[in-house]
Order: sequence, then structure tokens, then C-alpha cells
Amino acid sequence: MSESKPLYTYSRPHPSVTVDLAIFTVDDAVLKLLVVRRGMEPFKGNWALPGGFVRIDESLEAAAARELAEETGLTGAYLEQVGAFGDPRRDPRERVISIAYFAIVSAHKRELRAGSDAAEARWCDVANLPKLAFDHPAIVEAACARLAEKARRTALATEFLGPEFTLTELQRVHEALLGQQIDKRNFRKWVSSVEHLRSTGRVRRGDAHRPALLFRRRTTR
Amino acid sequence: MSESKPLYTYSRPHPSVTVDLAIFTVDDAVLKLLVVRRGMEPFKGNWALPGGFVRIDESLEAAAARELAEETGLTGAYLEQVGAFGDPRRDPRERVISIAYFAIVSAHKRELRAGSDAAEARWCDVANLPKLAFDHPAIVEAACARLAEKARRTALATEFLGPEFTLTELQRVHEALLGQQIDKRNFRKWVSSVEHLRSTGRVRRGDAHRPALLFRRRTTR
DNA sequence: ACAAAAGTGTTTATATTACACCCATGC
DNA sequence: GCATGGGTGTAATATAAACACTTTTGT
Repeated sequence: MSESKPLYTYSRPHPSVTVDLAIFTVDDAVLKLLVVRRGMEPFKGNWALPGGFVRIDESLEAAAARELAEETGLTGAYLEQVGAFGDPRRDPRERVISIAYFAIVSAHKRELRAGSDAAEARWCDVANLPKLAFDHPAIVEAACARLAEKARRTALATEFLGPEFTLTELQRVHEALLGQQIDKRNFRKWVSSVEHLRSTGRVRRGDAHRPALLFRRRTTR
Repeated sequence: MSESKPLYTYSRPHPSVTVDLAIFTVDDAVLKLLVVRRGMEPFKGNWALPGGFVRIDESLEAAAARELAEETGLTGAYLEQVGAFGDPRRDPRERVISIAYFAIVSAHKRELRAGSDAAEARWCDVANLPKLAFDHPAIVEAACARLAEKARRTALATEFLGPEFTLTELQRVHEALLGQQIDKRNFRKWVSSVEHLRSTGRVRRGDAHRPALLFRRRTTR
């Protein structure tokens, strides 16, 4: 072995550990997922979730945040762990254990930049994804389930929106996450009991209809 | 380098990956957790969750099942992933990422055997645990939360019991998991709507009171 | 006969669902 | 003045919570 790279030696084989990200956004009332075209083997040229190796001195959450930043240029987005995926054959090269996270990117920050790892990145309708590499379909399924389940009980859906938003905008996000229409009055009742929003008193004007009250997350207070 | 052990070399540092287990049982209407006294550094002599390295060719779930078997002699117990814990400093020696699982051991199989890794093992009341090593308190907290939350919506609590059980026994398990008393009639109503149990027609006799009908999980059918 | 746990319904409160009209604005 | 989405309430149903007595057995 005469490589210039440093070598790290262990008395037992070690798996690689990666983070994989299911990065969601809601665009025009449709739930979308960021997929990248792989620039390297394995699965070169295939669509996959963005992800990468966890560095030896960074936390899992930090690795996920770093990958998110590399892929989208975004910092401060909502991130939550989905779980660990560790089937021994999930990567054909070597043993790779992946910790999956989901991220939420709000519509108004969603400018795509070409990532450093990826030849190409695209927002895809979650209901109509291309074939994904590795076990990424299972990761996406788990991430979607967590997302929808948590949105049902918390104000998580506000993460898809900017700092100020109308109740109808929030309702569209919920409809995208749940995959079904919601009654407007019932939704507003639910909001006032479950979510902790506060009205800004301000109003969104300029559309050809009655202006809508703008709200904020109360946690931003 | 003249060791007898094989050496594994990588061009970048790799973390170790372990599984840690929160093994629960309900004993006399109290939720208990299996803790082991560590026989090795770090934290030698301290209480900790049982766990160990994930082998290079086994799945995470298989590693958890193997550790459970090594620690308790049990196979076929309920196992569910809680999540990955990967703070870079959670183990003082080296980078170790741990995938936490919880396991449920039914009362009638709960004979403790000295594990191979552990000098000593004990069932501890979850409400009164000793100081645990590493980030194991956080793992236990997450595991307890998942356990209670899932028991609320599924028949999971039956995993704490033998193949046949009375409704009162099941109620005691729920009370232990939720940490509060439940009304008997409401519990039975909930059981008949949420859980899928079937009566065996048989009855548990021998106690100084009216015999109780015995039930089974319907999934065992 | 008595102690001890098994078993069983009804009432009330709360949460969820279904459903239709007027309002304020831009054009 | 008309098209567009914003905003609002009530009745029906389903779910959850409170609550007490009779039954069957072992001793």
C-alpha cells in the first residue's frame, strides 16, 4: 500500500456512516422532494436522495445540516431524524449505515443551486417520484409518514411557509401533506385549538379579492 | 505492526456503530428496565444499557436481537428502533454512533441470566433508575416516550404478557406504561375498539375471586 | 358469610365532521 | 358589477371521561 492518503486502521471492520436527506417543500399546493442525479458510482446517473458521509467529529444533526447547506445553500431549516437504515446490502460497495433526516424548505427560500456532490438536482412531486437508488424509496416513505403524522398534531406545517402567511396558505400545505382536501371552517377551528399562531394584524393585499390576515408562528416571538 | 489480529484500513476515519437496548418488562404493575454493570472501561462498574458493536454483515435489527439474546437468553421478543444517537463526545474513547432499540420482555420469560458482556444485570424501576453511563438517560427517555405513545394506539402492551392473559393484567400493563390509573370500564371499551384480541373461552381459576376470561392477541391466530 | 377481583351501561363532556352564505377587494 | 378568494356558525356524530353496583369464586 503506497497511497498518499492517510490510512485509518481498526482491529475490526467498521461500517461507513452517512446521512441521507428527504428535503421537502410545498410548491403550488404540491408536496415536493429534492432528488439529485448521482455523479458517482454506484448508481451513477440515477436519482437519489442527497446525502454524504458523517465526519468523524460532527454530530449526526450537524452532518445533516451541512449536507442540506451543500445541496440547497440553506441554513436554519427544520430538520428531524427519521431513523437509521442499516441493511448490510443497502449499498453494493461496502457496509454503509445511513441515518435519515427530513428537512423542510420554505417556499420563499427555495432557490435551487447545483450541489457540489450532485450533477443535477430537481424538485419532484412526491406522488410521482422517479426510481430512486439504494433503499431511498423506503426512507422517503418513512419520512413522508413522519411528516404527515407530525403535521396532524403540531404547527410543523408552518415551516413550509415564510415568516408571515395566511391561513389559506397554511391550509394548502396541510392538504398537500395529507393528500386530501380540508374544509376551510374546520381547518380554522383546528388551527385555533392546536397551532399556536398569532395574527399580525397586517393583511396581504394586491390580489383581486378580499385581503387575508397574516399570521406568524408564536414560537418566533 | 505485528499484531495477530487482522487490521482493517480506510482512507478516512470511520466511526464505530453499536446498538444499545432499552429492554423493558412489567413486573407487578411496575415498568422496569434492564441495566447492566459495565465490566470494561469506559464507565467500568457503572450501570448502563446493554449493547454492543454491530457486526459488519448483520443488519441493525439483527444486531439488536443478538444483543438481546446475549443479555437475556431471549429470542423472538418485540424489538423496535428508537433512533440514532451520534453526539461526537457520547463515548470518551472514540466516535461511536449508537442505534437505540427498545425491546419488550414478557413477564413469564423474564429469567435473568448473567450476560456475556456484563458483570451483573438488574431490572430497575424506570421511575427510579440509577445513574446511567454515556447518553443512556436520553436513550431511555426517548424509548419510554415511544413505548407509551405506541401503547396508546396499538395492542403493543400485550407484548408484555404471555400468550394468554386477562383484561385486568393488560390494564395493569397500560397503567404502568402511562403512569396513571385507568377506569376499568373505559379500558375495556377501548380494548374492544382498538386492540384486536379474542377471548379463548378459557378462564383463569385458582384465585380467591371470580375467574377471569383469558384473551389472546388476534395476530397470533 | 366474607373478601377479592370480574364483569357490565349510562350519562356527560369534548372533539370531529358536514355543510352554505356574506364580505372585501381588484379589475 | 363581477369574479375571486376571505371569512364566519351551527347541527350531527363520534369519541372520551366520569361514575357504582352485581357476580363469581376461594377460603
